[in-house]
Amino acid sequence: MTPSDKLKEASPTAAGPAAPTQSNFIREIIREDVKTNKYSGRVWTRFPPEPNGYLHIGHAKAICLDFGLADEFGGGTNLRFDDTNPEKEETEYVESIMRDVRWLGFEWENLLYASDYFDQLYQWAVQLIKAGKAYVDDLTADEVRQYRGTLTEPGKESPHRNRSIAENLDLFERMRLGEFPDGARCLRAKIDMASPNFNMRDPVMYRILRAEHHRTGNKWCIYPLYDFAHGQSDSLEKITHSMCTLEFEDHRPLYNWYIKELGIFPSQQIEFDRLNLTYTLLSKRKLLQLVREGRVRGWDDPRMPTISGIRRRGYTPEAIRNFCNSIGVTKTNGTIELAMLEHFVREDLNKRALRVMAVLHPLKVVIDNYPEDQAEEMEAVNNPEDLSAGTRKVPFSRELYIEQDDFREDPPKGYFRLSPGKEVRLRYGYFITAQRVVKNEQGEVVEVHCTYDPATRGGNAPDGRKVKSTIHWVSASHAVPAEVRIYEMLFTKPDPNDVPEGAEFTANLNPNSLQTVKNVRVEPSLKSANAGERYQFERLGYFCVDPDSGPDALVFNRTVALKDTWAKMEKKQSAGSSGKAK
RNA sequence: UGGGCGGUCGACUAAUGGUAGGUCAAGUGCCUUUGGAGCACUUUGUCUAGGUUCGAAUCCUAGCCGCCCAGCCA
Repeated sequence: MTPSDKLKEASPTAAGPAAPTQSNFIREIIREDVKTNKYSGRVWTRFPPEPNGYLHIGHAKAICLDFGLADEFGGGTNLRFDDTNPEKEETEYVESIMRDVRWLGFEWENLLYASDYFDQLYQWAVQLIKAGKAYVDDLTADEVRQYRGTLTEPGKESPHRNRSIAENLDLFERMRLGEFPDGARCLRAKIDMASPNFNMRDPVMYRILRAEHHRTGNKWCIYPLYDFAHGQSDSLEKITHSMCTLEFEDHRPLYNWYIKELGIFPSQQIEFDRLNLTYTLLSKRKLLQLVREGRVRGWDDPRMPTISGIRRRGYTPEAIRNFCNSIGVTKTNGTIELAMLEHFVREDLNKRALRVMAVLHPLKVVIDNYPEDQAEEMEAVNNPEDLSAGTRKVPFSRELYIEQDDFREDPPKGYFRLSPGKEVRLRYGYFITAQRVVKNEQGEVVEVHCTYDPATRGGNAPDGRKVKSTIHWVSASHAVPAEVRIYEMLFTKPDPNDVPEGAEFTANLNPNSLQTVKNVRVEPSLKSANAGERYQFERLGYFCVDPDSGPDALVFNRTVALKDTWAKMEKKQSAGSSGKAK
């Protein structure tokens, strides 16, 4: 159980109407199959994760495809765990996978496991032996590799390839009974050692492995390999369109071979491109490494591209689905810019997140002409994009906090916010003008004294005068303390695998990917915010309440920042000036 | 090197022999009680060379470039 599991209840689940989706080659294949009545109109897919890790955004793409397409054609989708390698698989993973698929808004028709088919698969292996299409090989794994040949040379046939059917039957039975040590023998399909496709050079069907399986325990000491399990599992479930990623293209001839030799339901495999994202790693092995080495706090660390990490970060299922549906499905291997993903969270959160005011880096503002013991309730709009979200009261008083960034003693060109002598609007508050500053011994501004115009209550000047900037604030005495966790990209390079010879991808880890801001002040309406709730902190970004949060210690994660035009301008200016200096 | 699969604006993706379009990004302007959001506009593209055709991103040929495959992993 990870902390983010608490988020379950807070998360919307309904998939709702699908976002506009553009067509793709797989949809066209299905359309054609339905038209030609290839499977009597049946469209059934499966999502087949191996329970050896947590699902990530790349899986989300596959999930949206598998479930989305089946649903579109009135079919269904099975969730099937591809659990043929007991050494890596765990129940913890199957549970997290089910939770994540549901959170994304999908429900499977059948919950299945490849291990459900171990008996059937064994019988099919026997059937192939009897047909002279499979044999028990005594070669060691090393020898098998040597016999397999190379890219340019054909393989050699194993000396055991032509054993009698009776001997193969006996040996295979004894493999199952545990008479031989792990790896001593294996069952191989008799296909073609000279095939240019390695998968057809007598692929291994079964191996001897004494490992406890998370579901079948110690019942078996032989396990089928992926190729001898996947297609048959599809076939058993009458999967019509079995989508998988491009690296399995070379496996398709074998997938079809087993189906043909066994004479079973002809599921068809269709390959599409795996998702790649800039600044993001989508390899289970490497994500596992990050977790094991403590580079992140766990699978659900908000910096992780896992579904549980993204969820904890504050992304919505809708945003992820919209993203997946709009990136397209092709056979080209490309890399999508992270900005694309971020666009979809902003788009979704902009519509639904309630606005609140929070000051991440407080700077005290004293309004000298505001009565000392006075406090007022200012009315604030909860969501300008959705007026039905109503309004709330925000306390205002003589001493406030504003963002340190919102005051400059020496404002650069184009800076519209507060500076000496300048007037700005406090959002939903008053116009204020900075009069003088108080500095500490280091010469840093620690307090800004201002005057306010009582006639501008609510933020409008009766004389019609305009201010160039509106800044957010909280009342010093009413504000609630909080901690905010700011996340930056986990890696410093668009391609995290781009490392010098000999270095590991961890060399590209961004040391500043997590920044904890302790002294945050948020408006009092947030006092009892619950884990998983999402807000927009006005002018800053979208934030959600982390499961670490409690009644006495609010903790927020920044999901994504708002677009910051000023920051961009400033960055460009400084880049320009430093460029000239050279 | 054998085999498989691909190459369309900076990124992703449409156009299925007939106007190269959309989204993101970038830029400009408008608007604004979020320098947010929104709106409008703009820039940039068919890997190369030949060929077929009235017409080619699409078909053909030859190159070039990229990804995947030599686990008893999936």
